[in-house]
Amino acid sequence: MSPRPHRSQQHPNLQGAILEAAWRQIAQLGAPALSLRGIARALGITAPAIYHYYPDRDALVTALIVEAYTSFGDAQLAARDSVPPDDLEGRLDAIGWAYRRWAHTYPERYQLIFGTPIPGYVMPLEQVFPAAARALSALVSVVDALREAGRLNAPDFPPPHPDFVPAFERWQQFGGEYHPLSISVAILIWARVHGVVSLEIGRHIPAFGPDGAGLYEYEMRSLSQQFILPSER
Amino acid sequence: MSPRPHRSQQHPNLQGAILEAAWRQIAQLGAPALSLRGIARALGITAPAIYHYYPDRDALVTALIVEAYTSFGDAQLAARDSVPPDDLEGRLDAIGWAYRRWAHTYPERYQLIFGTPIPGYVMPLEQVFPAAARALSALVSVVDALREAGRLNAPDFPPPHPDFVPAFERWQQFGGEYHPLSISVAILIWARVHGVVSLEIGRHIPAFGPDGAGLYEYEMRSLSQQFILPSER
DNA sequence: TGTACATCAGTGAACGCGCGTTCACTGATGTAC
DNA sequence: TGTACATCAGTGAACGCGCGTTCACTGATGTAC
Repeated sequence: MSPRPHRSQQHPNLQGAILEAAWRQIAQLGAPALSLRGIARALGITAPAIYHYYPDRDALVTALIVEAYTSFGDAQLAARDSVPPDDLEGRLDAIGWAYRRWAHTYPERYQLIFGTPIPGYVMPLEQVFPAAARALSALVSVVDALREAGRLNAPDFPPPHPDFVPAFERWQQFGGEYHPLSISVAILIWARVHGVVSLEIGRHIPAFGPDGAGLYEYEMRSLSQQFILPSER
Repeated sequence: MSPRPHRSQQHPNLQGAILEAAWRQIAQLGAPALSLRGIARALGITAPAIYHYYPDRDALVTALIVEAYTSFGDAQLAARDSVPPDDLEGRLDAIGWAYRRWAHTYPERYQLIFGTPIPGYVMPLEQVFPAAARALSALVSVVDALREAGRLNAPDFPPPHPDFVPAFERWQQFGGEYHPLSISVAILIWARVHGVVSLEIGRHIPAFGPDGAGLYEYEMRSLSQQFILPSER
């Protein structure tokens, strides 16, 4: 009989392996079924070993949520920066498609952020908020650039409810100092894009077009036509 | 000591009381935390009593889902029929607002239908599908009436993916014999409306306008402007 | 109207299970001499 | 280079808990005579 390992040879980076196993468990059983014992089982370790890396289950969930928002933000910012700054339509398009691609690539991350909350888990806003605000800042920055260029077509856009003005200001602290109208319009664009993707991920709607993305393409085109004025030159 | 009741005096309609308690539990703790023992605790009965009404937990969940879709469908159809059949814009508007009102009135029902699935629960499609198709038929019927009147503005709308054509035909069996384009456009309208409501219910976005519904109002106006051609007379 | 009886809704004990978390421990590893 | 030792990542047993589900039961109710 070979002795059981105490410093694992199997997992040179156990901390990372725990997160990976957690994502796998969320993908297979859904976020609410996430369990420390299940993760330990998948890794061939015992459950208490996880306590060397996270003080309790909620801390692990928080780490997962922050990782999801960070990954989401990376994808959004990379998409924006893959298009030259003067091609604002191209940037909006790239961000929109990156949203869908990210959600379909990491449905488990999407689910953890936007799905039903895990029962009993209370999200520590101060830990999550910066990563979340950063993720949305890509879209807001492009909408704001359009607004500054006089190319944002959003007449009669409703102002935020008075109760939420402080939230807007707090958002600007982490997401960037953008005009409230830009934030508002970005939220509407986000809702559009989210509507289709959310129903796709939840398998509530069928695919459209030969590649399955026809409906999304239609929505992206609608967005450009509705909100972007043509460049003057 | 008074004897314990065997035919309950507390709950003349225990079957209904079980469903009510289940909804309350979902509202408070989230759908994934739904439990027979929790329901029994709330009603002051023992858990095995529930087995006189539902063979197991999954059957109860299915009953809840069907009830949610039925309630959703009732609201949609009532909204449509509250406006005269010749006022198609008015009907679309009524249906759209009913969607949001229903979701905000019954967030627990909305969550059960559109949120993360309950771990381990497998939905029996043949039981749920008719109620779900009926609920969407209100919107589809109005879109189809617009199409028949030559007032549906949806050029270049993507066709459903070939794999989903059978699903479209199956849908028509329960939801009504409508033109595929009407179903497709209705799905897009649904996605728009769902996008805002889903983020509202999940508390991901703030309220807009004095009554909190400004963003939704903007979306409803955008829908009319994009998809409805003016009446000829 | 009064009594015997069948019904069956709900009880209470018990089952096996998986969960998060605690605790004292162990033994491979890396370091100091 | 060789040996003694401290470190600390991971173990294994145990805790209390809530879960779905089963089972034999009980006793209030409604019915038949």
